Amino acid sequence: MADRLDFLTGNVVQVARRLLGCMVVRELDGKRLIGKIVETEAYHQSDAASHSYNGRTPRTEVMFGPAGFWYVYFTYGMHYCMNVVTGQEGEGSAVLIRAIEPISGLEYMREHRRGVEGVNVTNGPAKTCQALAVDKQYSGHAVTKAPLRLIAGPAQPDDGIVATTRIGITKDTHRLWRFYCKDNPFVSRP
DNA sequence: CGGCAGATACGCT
DNA sequence: GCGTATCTGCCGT
Repeated sequence: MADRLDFLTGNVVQVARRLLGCMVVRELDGKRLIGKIVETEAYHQSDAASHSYNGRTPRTEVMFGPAGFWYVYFTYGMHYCMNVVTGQEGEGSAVLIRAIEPISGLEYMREHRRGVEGVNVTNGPAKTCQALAVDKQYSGHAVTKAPLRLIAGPAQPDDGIVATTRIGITKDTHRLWRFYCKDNPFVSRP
């Protein structure tokens, strides 16, 4: 199964496309929460919008390590966002998971989200982390290991993927490095 | 339902 | 000190 995640060592933009349709599996208190990735963004050290742009720091160190680890950061004083580290060791690149579609354990995701309904449970990067109860402690953990795993899914056809500019950044805003599953209702912003 | 202000704490200069 | 890969609630239509 780990073989199927070999694509993570590739180019971050290609990996961001390939991650659409993959599953995040979160095990918690004997429960299993599963979400399908429906929206991603690519970040690379050559890109001024990336946390890795200014070089290695204690926080961003994991981005420069080998592919296949989670990079989770805290922002805006209250939110977490989760990324998958990609590329070669020494290269600061990662893909932000911006939204998932709940597949299993929706009722527990809703509890974590204080009872919000419908698409609002997971249609954003911080919402996704809150729904899956993911915080900074998972930064640096392997994506192949419980209780937070990534499972490869089928590659999406090119005509099912929409590419746009990234959200919430102020630098390198022209790059079309945001990807989402066309017509999926859990996408944060069409 | 669309736009905007406020929350809130961490990492880095 | 300051800016932040966001969300929520409150205001207006």
